[in-house]
Amino acid sequence: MLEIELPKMLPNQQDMDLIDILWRQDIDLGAGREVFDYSYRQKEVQLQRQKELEEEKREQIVREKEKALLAQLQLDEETGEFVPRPTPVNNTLTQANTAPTEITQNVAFTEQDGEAMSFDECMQLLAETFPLVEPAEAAPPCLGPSIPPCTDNTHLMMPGEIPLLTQNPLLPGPMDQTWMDLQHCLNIQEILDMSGYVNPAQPANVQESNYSQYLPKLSDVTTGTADMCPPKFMNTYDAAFSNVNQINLKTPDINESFGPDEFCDMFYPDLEAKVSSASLPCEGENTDGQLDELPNAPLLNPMDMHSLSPGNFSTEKNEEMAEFPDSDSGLSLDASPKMSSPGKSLNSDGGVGFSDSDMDELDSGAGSMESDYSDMFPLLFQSDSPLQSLQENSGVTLAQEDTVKHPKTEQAEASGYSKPPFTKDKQKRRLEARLTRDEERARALKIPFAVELIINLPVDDFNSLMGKHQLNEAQLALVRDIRRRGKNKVAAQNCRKRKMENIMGLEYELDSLKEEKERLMKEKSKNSSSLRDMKQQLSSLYLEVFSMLKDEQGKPYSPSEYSLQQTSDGNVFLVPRIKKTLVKSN
DNA sequence: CGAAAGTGTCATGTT
DNA sequence: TGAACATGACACTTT
Repeated sequence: MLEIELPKMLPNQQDMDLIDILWRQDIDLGAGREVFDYSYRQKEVQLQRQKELEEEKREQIVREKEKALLAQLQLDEETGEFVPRPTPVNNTLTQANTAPTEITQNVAFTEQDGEAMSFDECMQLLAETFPLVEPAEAAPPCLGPSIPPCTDNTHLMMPGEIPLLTQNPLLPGPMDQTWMDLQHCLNIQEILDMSGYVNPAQPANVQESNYSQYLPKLSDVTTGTADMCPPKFMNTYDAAFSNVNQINLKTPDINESFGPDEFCDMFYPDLEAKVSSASLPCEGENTDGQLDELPNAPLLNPMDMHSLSPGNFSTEKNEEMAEFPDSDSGLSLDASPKMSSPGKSLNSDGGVGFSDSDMDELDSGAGSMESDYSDMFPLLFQSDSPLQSLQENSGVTLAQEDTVKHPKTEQAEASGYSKPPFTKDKQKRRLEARLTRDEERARALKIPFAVELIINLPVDDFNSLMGKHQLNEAQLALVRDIRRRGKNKVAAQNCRKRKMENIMGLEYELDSLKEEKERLMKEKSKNSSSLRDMKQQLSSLYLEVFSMLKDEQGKPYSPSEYSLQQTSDGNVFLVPRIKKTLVKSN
């Protein structure tokens, strides 16, 4: 909509200033400028604005970074070392569990190394070298870059590999500034190497980057891409692994001691067990080709990253839940045919050889296990037993053929049938108890069709289906009964539903009428009161006017002898009452 | 244990 | 005329 309306606007300087203000407010949220900028405007203007913005933010960001680092590092008064605070704000999956310990160890290692600059030196250098960076603490937690490495079985996500990526001097500029700064704080040489690749004027462009490119493919690492990971991901990544980088610089062969699986276990202690079915990139035979698919992989979706924590895989469960949606009533019309109910077979249909009591015996003979089985595989329970159903597969195949012929209805029902009813347990048990009587009857008479097929097939298809099979009279009668009962059951459900709807509609109408009545009564009372007042006023006015009338002698007229009457044309006459009565009597 | 509600089924009428 | 549908009535089950 914005895109439709904006072209009508003539963006003047004022509009652009407003957009800039809005953008500044949202830039820390990771919103790209493009979000607010319809036509991308002139790039010169954009760059100018960005530079101005950078200048404005420079000092503040440096302060924020200092705060972030101070929050991460705490001076140990006993040892004089900067030690990390216990578990920073990072709440993402892998980083929350693994990275903090890594950071802890590595920071301590770095500080002990003696080669590191002091913290003040680092901060000063940081402020001088990198004019614009995003606040570290403003970075939303994200582990996007930390997961994709798992996809490459050869070298991705190996502990030594991440540093190989990040320590690379050719690391592209748009990579998160915090990461850069931390590296610079810890390694002067790296600062010198990397500073040439930092383009402070590009932070907005980072939005366009595909963070999947940040996957530590060695080729990509060495070549470097201009656009890597969105800042919000990179920030977290950097904060978590910046120190890992340092220790791995000193132990570059550490990656050889870790297999990809080990590394996955390290980063996803519970993940593999819980989402193994989701083809977690950690497991197995991932290739670089698969790496290209990662941007589309759900687990690598930035949205999912926030919820990807060990022990919290609600996303996975939600998908399962989505596959078994509950229906409003639990007895939808389409699903209802799955329920067969007890009933008397129509012996009148030619007196075929089974009755309700016969059916009851048959019912008792049928195993409940088979009923459950038939619940799960409605098209495969036509035989007396699952084994037999496998042997007598003619009916099955025919049912399947019909399923193919009517994929819209039958397959939908079959799929719905395989879904466990998502209603209350008691209702489910109740349904299960009633579910299979007709089905068991059909199975007892070796009806080679599924009950729902019998019920829901169009009549032509149903007749053709009957014609295809040589059914005896009992079977035919049962099939007709099943069909009749099934349809009538649905009809009864519809009828009751309609009845309830009618009752509810009538109740609503009754309430409306009551309200209307109340309103009309109030209005009537109001009108009566008003009429009374008007009559009172009229009477007063009448007497006033009448008292003003005088006869020839100047005497007032008697109200009992005269009255004032008004004609249709508005004239008022004094009419003698006697005369009037005389006229009336005449 | 009985009342109320829910459900399946039958008979019958209507479409 | 038969199939599908609608609905009252009944029986049974569940609450």
